[in-house]
Amino acid sequence: MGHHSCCSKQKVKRGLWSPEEDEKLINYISTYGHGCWSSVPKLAGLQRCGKSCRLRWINYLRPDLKRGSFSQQEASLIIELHSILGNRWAQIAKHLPGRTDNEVKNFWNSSIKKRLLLSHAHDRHHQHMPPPHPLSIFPQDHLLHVSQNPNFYLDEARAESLFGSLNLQTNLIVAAAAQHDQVTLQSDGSSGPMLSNLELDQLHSNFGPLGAFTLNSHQVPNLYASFYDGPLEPLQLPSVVHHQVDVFKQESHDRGDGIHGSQHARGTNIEPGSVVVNDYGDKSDHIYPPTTVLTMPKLCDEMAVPATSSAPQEIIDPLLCLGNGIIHYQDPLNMQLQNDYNWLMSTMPPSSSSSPTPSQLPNILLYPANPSPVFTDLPDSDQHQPAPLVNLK
DNA sequence: AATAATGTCAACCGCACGGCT
DNA sequence: TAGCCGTGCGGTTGACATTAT
Repeated sequence: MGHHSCCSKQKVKRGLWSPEEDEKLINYISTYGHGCWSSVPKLAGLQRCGKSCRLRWINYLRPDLKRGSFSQQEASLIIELHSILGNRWAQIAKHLPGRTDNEVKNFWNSSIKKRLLLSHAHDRHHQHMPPPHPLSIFPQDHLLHVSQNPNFYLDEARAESLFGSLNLQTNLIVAAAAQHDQVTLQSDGSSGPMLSNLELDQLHSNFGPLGAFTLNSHQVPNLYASFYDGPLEPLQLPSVVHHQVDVFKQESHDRGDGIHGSQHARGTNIEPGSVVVNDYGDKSDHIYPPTTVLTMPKLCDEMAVPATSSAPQEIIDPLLCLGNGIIHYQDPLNMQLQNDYNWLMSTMPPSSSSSPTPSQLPNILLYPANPSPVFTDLPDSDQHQPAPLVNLK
């Protein structure tokens, strides 16, 4: 097995670094910087190759490394980013200050991947039980948001056609649609369990191990959002909105009845330039202004702002878009949600001149997730045992 | 208590890429 | 243009730690 060219001509030490070697490397780089890595070992008095020095510095000795175990937010973000970027660990690590690609990669391989595999295996072998979610050890994660905002009623037949064998209970309202792996569940506010374990399992079977239970496995965080355009100026909705609107339109058309609540308005009024008003909290009389409820666009989606007479179509990086948008928190008590977002924002690159300006973007109203994730907060009863949390370590 | 199995993570390896000559 | 070199990246290894039997 040949060595790298930078160290092939010299006798180099291999294996773990000693404290003395670390000290030499730290002293040298602190004083002179690393410069050309291939010359570092000689100048620093180390019997190592430059590549080894570089690795040791970047992955271990660098002063800005965070150390310690990964936080909930970091784990969530890694999963999210991995769904977008795949095994591009260096890219993922750029969104995690103080973490290295190697660290992220190891964390994924030793921890997250196993949970995902376990989830799949559990699903295959325990048809009568809801599978453990790979993130179920993180009880604060907002994996399944159930809003008290009733927006979209589906009768059982319709649900059947949409969601396969899912047998919806009467107090379950499916609010959003089958856009890829998304399904948004909403409660009408009545008490009692909304989904039996069997139903959860059926949802899981239909939408995969992550899709159903995270609403959208690609979202960070998973939130209900409305686009609200205060001033009466054209609101340029991203393409993902139109997809969702199309689903609503189709729903209304297929039902042929009609309209439940504001669905008609939702299906017909949402066009570029229309005013979209959020209706959260107004569930006493079920009268809603024109509204839409949709999930945040996938981070992996390119948000295409439609062309106008004065500007060509523009593709926006959703990450940058989130960073530039004006975000209002509907639930100040939901600090976890807020912290997640604030943290996410802090990892965003600064706005570039090519990024959309805030005035081009919709305000985003974030709805609280309520109640807590199903896996941790299903009410106790004989028929609806909370899904067991799995100690995966 | 001894051993095996499993998990973690630092370090290595080979490859790709870009800059330079 | 080809070859060399330095750098960065992702996959893999292996030493050590921990847990299970």
